Amino acid sequence: MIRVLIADDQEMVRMGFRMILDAQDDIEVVADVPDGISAVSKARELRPDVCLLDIRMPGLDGLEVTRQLAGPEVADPLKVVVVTTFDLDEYVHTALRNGASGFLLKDAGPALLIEAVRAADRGDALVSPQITVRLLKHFDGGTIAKREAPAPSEPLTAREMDVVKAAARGLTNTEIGAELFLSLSTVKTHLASVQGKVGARNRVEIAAWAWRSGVVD
Amino acid sequence: MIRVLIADDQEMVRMGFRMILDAQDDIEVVADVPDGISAVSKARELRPDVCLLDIRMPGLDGLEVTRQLAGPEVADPLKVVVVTTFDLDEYVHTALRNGASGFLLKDAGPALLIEAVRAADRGDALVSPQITVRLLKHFDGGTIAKREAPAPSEPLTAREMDVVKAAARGLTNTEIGAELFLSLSTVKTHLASVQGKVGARNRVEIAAWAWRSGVVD
DNA sequence: GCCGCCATCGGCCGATCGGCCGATGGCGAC
DNA sequence: GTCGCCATCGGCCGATCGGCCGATGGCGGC
Repeated sequence: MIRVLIADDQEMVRMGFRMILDAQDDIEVVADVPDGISAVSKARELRPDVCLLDIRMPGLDGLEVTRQLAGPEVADPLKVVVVTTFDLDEYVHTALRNGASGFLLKDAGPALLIEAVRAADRGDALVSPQITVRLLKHFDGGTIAKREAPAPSEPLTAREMDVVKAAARGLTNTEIGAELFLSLSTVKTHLASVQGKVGARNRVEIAAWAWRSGVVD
Repeated sequence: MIRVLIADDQEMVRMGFRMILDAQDDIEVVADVPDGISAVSKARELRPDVCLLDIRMPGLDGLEVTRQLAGPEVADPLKVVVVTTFDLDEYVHTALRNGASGFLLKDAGPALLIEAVRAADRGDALVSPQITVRLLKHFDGGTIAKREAPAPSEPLTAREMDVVKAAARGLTNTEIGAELFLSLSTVKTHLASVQGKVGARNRVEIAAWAWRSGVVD
């Protein structure tokens, strides 16, 4: 279940989002709030998997809420998808700089909303096509990543991902176990499996793979 | 009606795409072809609104077909969405430079496929979330969503840098020694010093620091 | 000349990792 | 129901790491 928090000052919008998302059997809306202050406090209290934030809100706006929940200096960032009516480059830039895992225009349609939530939960990022086309223009002449992280021979399981992320942060196996409520043996089993799949010789190479493939940042 | 051409060497994939897209009442698949040569000729003959191209195809591959149908030097470019199983940065880079209006991984699911076609038809671009998240990292010089590495309390010496770079690649202390013509003891001394300076608890944290601070990539 | 910093090397020891064997239970596919 | 995959856990052991002590020599500044 992907647990979602919705923040938007318009009640009709909140209701609409809730109906769309709750209709999915892998998504559960755990709260909806009408302003930025409540968004921050509710998010910290409930720690949802994904926060859906409008930009125009009384008090704190969605961009500032994003910074406080997902910004570069936040210890344990949440996943944030920013939603707005206004297609301004400035908004997009700020949102993404503040750690957003997605940027959607409200005219995007339900399918993209759902996919954006799922993508954010997976650690990916979905950006509205109207915006993407403009972002891509900036790439012309620019550099796209050359570092290639070789794909794993087999896909990692969800649990393996959890363990990898923790390991890449520098936690020891015992610490990972404590964080994920696993025994030392289980952590070692998962890491050994990942090691084989991504072709790493030790945990630093696992971390390097995680880094390059965007699993962690 | 959005008129779509499908090019993929696997018949099952073509059928799958056709079923998904034909089920939409605003989309119509006008042709499907199994190789790059036919893709180019059919596309020029039928002039579909959107072309869905696999990369791996006999004859011309999808990236070359993209260039011929949508490249910067083409007079009246068609809209192209590139679809592939393989998540390689090089593919993404080439496809987008060759004028693609979208890049999808085959594991993306029907919803994104449909939205990618609609977006391309509108002149927008949809990119798979897994890829978007990596694109964003390198956008704007990597300032977006990048977590800053705390500066070391004291600057690292040149030799320490050498050792850190090797360690971040996943080499063991013995291997680092062999590479830099140092004894095991010396490598350990340097790494211990770095560990103190950057506030790391183990070599993975040293590696993480190296990545975030741009010492290595 | 002396002092500080750097680079180089050594020994010792406990903690951690990595490789290898094994086992159980759940759960979905065929 | 059986098979396979996944998640969970255990033991054993050698390799490696990390922490702590030490040492020598070079080189530049005061």
